Amino acid sequence: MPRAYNAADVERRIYQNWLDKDYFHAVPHTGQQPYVIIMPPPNVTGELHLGHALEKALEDALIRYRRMTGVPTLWLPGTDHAGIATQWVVERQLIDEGTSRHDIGREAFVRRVWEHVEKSGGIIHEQSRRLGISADWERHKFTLDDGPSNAVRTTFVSLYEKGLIYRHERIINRCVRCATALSDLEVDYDDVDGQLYHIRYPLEDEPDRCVTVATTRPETMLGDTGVAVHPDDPRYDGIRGRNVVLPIMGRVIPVVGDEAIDPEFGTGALKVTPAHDPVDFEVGQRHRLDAPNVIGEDGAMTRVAGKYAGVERFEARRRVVEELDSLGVLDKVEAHRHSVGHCQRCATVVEPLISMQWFVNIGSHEQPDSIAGKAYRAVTEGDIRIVPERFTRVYLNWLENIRDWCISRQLWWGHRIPVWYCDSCGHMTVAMADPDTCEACRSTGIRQDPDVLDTWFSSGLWPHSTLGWPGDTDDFDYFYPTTVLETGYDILFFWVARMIMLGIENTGKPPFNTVYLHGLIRDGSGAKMSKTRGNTMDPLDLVEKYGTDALRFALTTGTAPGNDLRFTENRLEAGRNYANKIWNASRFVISQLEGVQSSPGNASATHPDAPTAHPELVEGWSDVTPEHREDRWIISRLDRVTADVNRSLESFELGDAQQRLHEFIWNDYCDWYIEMAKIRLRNGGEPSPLPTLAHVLERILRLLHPFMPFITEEIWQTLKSELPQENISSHGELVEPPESIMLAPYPVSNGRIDPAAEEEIALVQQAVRAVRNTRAQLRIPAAQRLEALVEANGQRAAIEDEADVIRALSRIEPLNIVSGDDATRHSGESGSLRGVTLVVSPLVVRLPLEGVVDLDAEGERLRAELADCDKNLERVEKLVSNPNFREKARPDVVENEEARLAELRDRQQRLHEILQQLGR
RNA sequence: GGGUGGUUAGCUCAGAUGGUUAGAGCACCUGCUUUACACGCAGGGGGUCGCAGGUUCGAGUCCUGCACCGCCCACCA
Repeated sequence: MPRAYNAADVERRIYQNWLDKDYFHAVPHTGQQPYVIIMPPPNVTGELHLGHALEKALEDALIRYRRMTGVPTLWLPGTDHAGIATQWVVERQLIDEGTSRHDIGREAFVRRVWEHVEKSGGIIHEQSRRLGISADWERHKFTLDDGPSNAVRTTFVSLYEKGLIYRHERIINRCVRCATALSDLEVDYDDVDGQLYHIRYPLEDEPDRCVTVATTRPETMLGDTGVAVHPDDPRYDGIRGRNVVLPIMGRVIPVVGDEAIDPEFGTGALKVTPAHDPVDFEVGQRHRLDAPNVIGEDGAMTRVAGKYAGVERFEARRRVVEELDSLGVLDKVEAHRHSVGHCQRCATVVEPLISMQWFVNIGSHEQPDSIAGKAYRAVTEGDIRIVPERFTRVYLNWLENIRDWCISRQLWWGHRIPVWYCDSCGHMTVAMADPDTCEACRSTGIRQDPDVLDTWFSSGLWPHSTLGWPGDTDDFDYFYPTTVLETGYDILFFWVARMIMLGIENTGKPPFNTVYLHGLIRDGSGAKMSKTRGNTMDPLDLVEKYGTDALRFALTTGTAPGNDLRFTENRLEAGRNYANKIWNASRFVISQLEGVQSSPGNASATHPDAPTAHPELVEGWSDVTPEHREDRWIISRLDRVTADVNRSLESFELGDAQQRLHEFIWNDYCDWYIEMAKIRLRNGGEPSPLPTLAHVLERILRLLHPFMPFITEEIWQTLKSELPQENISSHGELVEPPESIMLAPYPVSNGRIDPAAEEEIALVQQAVRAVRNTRAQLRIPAAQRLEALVEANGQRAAIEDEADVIRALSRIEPLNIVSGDDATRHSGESGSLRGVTLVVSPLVVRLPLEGVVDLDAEGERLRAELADCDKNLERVEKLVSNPNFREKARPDVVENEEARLAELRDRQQRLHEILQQLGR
């Protein structure tokens, strides 16, 4: 093994090998429930960012874990055509070239987008591969592929035929920059500082009296068709039902009473512009007011706006205000902060206006057969579980207030709406296959609807459209419904909810069992990462610098599901250091194995059918039956961590699993077990620690593989070459070890918990720590050997067995062991040693440090320790003697406390005795 | 306005079903060319778990209220 681990080179080589061996490809077969994740399809022109890296790290870990447990897994990657986003990228290119999409026309434009997609569309998945993800690339799907496109059209036609898709004139949000309608979700509301303009509208029959309205958008007054006040507002008694004259326009409009009006706001009078405000639209409908569009789809005033026709909307605002002022009807202008909708894609202020659009009838969650109702029940009835659970409420609340979904977009890039209008009879032909004639009058004069569908309409079908639906395919049969949908909580409504709605509508089944939501990546100060802020980090740079495994560790360790993550470079350093640690520990273990090359013939002692293996290593793959206390201890610890990690993975607590594993590998295995093993190896102690050393390392690698796939594979392959080429399965027969760690079984706990070994080794560790601590505090150089006397006090066997370890790790020489208790004291053995006395109940360790510490100082230290002990003892005594506690606490808790009490009493007594001996 | 999350060591965060003396990484201090690793080893300091009540033998964990910070939703003209 090379001395240093070169992550980047190793990772590239290993990934290519995995691809060559075709390990990621899933084969449908019956018999076993598969584990399926459909990857959230990134935008085709998008670039890989840390959010993707997090998402893929989590999904890959889930998939690799299941694959190793022997479950058939499918992780299906894909790409989204991303209507507005992609169209805008290409439009910008055209602008740079001095032309526009309108100049070159629809056909040429779409061709141009395809060219762009073909050139740059694969980049994000090329980048993804660098992250080591084990997705089934052969099944990759693009939303505009024939299959998914067919699913889109099938869904549209079917929903239309069920009456769940309809075309209607409604007030919708329009982005004048993108030149398309937006759904409610695609509008971001931000508070902005604006003005509230108070305008006087004179009464028609009493021009000296006015109704003053307040508005933030005075230009819309050109389209006013009424004024509304609250029905009970006394200020407007006698005015309701009369008419006012709209300034500038001179139009006579009514004053109506409407419950929706808040008398507290402004003057209590609302100017009603039904075409340009959702509230006004509803008021207008209730009172049958006209709804003229005064602002056009291009953002300029329309002909209806009279002399302002053609003026851009914000310019119109300035000029209207000026004119109102000069007419003397501008009462006052106040500063006013209010929320304004912006286009999610380009941040342009959206314009609500009335237009003809296609909608999906979502219905209400209270109607059992509506789309909303079914999507609602899928979650309330537990068919779909959301992790973390708190997002369940968020999801349900959203459905409770849902409105119909505007799905038509005035774009050219996307799935064209499969509807044809007849020029002669006006009939709408909605069809799977492109028709030549009107289905009603057979006229050939038909035109297809120019609009395309909302991108989320096709992504909403993703779990079934990628598996071949509506075809009756093996993949669909076997892999649908999928298992886990993993994504960021920010697209819960956009995507997750839509998949649930459309999945159930199309297939009758919820598209997945579990929704696992991860949090957002933020920068070190908690700000959202974005290009405009300039606080982004390129995952590929990080991977080159620290390695993929380190990046994955940094993204997923110690985080809880659904929680945002403040990402800083020192997380990456920690990941890199961890990888380095594992590399070096493995290098040590493997170098030791190299010394005991397998020798033909002598393996039969351990297993009759293992002819080429070194007897001590035969068991390394599957199980060892440790005899030595240290081996029993590390195996016991291993089985505990194995159980914990499995449990955490089952419950999606990936951060927990990583933390637990990290702690075991670093502390138990590296800091203690390897150090203890070194001593046994050096001294030729029996039995050799090598089988256990190898066994635990091999299990560690497998346990860690889902999280850090590359370094574990690299080491595992080397380790494998040092271990026998046959593996004894738990059933006793020989099997070939798998080709790759990713095909090896995920470890399960063998239940080799050994409380005695754990206790005894813990005692040894405490004794070693106590001595080290003393050395550090008294500044005794590491090189200086110290003599010590240990009173074993009932632990003589363990202490004698571990004497070498204690000697080496605490640099004691010689180490004298006495039985302790009465025998010791009476024989005077201990009395000869004056210095520091350490109580590690039940052990007493005496260090002869006369001249280094004086008796006063030592007495002082011991009294402080005793005081601390007394304090704890008092608390525990109180607790244990409380009848309520004994009665109500769990038995194991009571047992623990009693053991603790006994230990504290032992310690207290020993401290007393030592102080007595000291004569203080 | 309605939801919802957070408030734990200097910083970033973990802390299933209430139960040892509250943990990790980083930072900090002191030693260390210990033959796997200085991307390391050993030792150490540092927290009234936001505030106030309550339930309980026992509360970081459960309940109520409050205070900040954040996020989501909503038709604040």
